[in-house]
Amino acid sequence: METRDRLLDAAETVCRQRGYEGFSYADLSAVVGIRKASIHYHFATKADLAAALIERYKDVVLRRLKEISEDDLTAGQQLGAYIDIYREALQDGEQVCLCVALASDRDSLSESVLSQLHHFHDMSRDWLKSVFQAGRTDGSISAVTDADAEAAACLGLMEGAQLLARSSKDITVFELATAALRARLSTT
Amino acid sequence: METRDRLLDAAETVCRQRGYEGFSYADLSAVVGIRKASIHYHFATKADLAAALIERYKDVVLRRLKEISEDDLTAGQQLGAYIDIYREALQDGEQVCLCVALASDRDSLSESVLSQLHHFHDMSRDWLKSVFQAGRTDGSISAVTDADAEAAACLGLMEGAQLLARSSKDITVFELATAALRARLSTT
DNA sequence: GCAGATCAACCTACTACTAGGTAGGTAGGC
DNA sequence: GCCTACCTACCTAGTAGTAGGTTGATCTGC
Repeated sequence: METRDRLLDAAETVCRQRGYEGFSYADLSAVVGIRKASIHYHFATKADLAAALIERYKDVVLRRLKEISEDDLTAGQQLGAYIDIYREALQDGEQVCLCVALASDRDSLSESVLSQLHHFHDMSRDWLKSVFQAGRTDGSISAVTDADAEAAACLGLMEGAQLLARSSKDITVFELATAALRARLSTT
Repeated sequence: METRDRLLDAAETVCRQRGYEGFSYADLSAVVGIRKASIHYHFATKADLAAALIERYKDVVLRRLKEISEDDLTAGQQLGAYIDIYREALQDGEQVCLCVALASDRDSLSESVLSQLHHFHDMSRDWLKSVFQAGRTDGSISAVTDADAEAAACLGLMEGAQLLARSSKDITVFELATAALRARLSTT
């Protein structure tokens, strides 16, 4: 694999564990095996690295959502798959997804990264909104009133549940926090 | 006001804006008006400061919850008041509540602070659980099934909605994300 | 009533360390 | 000969924390 990608992988892992301010070029150097100064060859500044990180992340998630949309599932099943993404991102309860990690230390991010983060959130909410609308239509999600509000609540719940689960080092907290939402989905 | 309290106030403000790793003794020094080294007289280490910070925070919130419980409100009204606490903590959208700020950079916290944070979450969930149970009984909260799961979801939603609102610098995001929950409360 | 000791609450000046970033050089492939 | 991908050695700015001194209020014993 190319060094650039290995750097991004390492940065993503550490960032999701300790946040944007929580990792240094020295950390990446130790993981990837090139000297600290050499990282600047690939990413001139830490802000550049963050930008590349979130761009890649956005692409991956977007593709994943597209796949779910095209998989001929009910809206309820789609939302279930969406929750699974966040559940899997938690892994052993030591990591959160990149957007939670970045949102946490917002103030140390460059303006461009912040706007990308913002854009990612909008994108997620748009996708969720259409899923909730479809769920109301096909009846696979119960009790949907305002799809806009549902989408915001769902995204908020995913991020908050991840935060809770990691801080208590217990991934079942995530399951518990999302159980009520899951109960509204008909998986048939 | 005593210097110690002014230090705690300053630390809380900055911590809620920029996180635990995001503020330094130099920042506090500038706000409070004593030299950086003098802060160590009041709090030997930054970990000690964090411990004092969360202890005070826990006390304040606990008292607030107690007041709500004793105010002769329906469960629905109590939950509405609970949401208001998190809404108010957001202020101008630049701050999140202390527990979100601390949960964000978990790995840089001492073990004792972490366990206090954990304890705070348990406490909140217990309080919420009994409110949801009461709401099911008195009918002031609609569609309550598992009170345990509802409590976890509610706490997660509060934290996630704060994170979302701050990262998009738009407090109406919080309102939107909590609207569906609020719609389940009968305020009469 | 007052000298002397004690103490809280600060100070200046420092250490040891880490951060991101830079300057300039080098080995090897096209 | 030039470019890519790295290197060593360094810089500046910032971090938490320490050593030791100063000031002024309060307590103690005579």
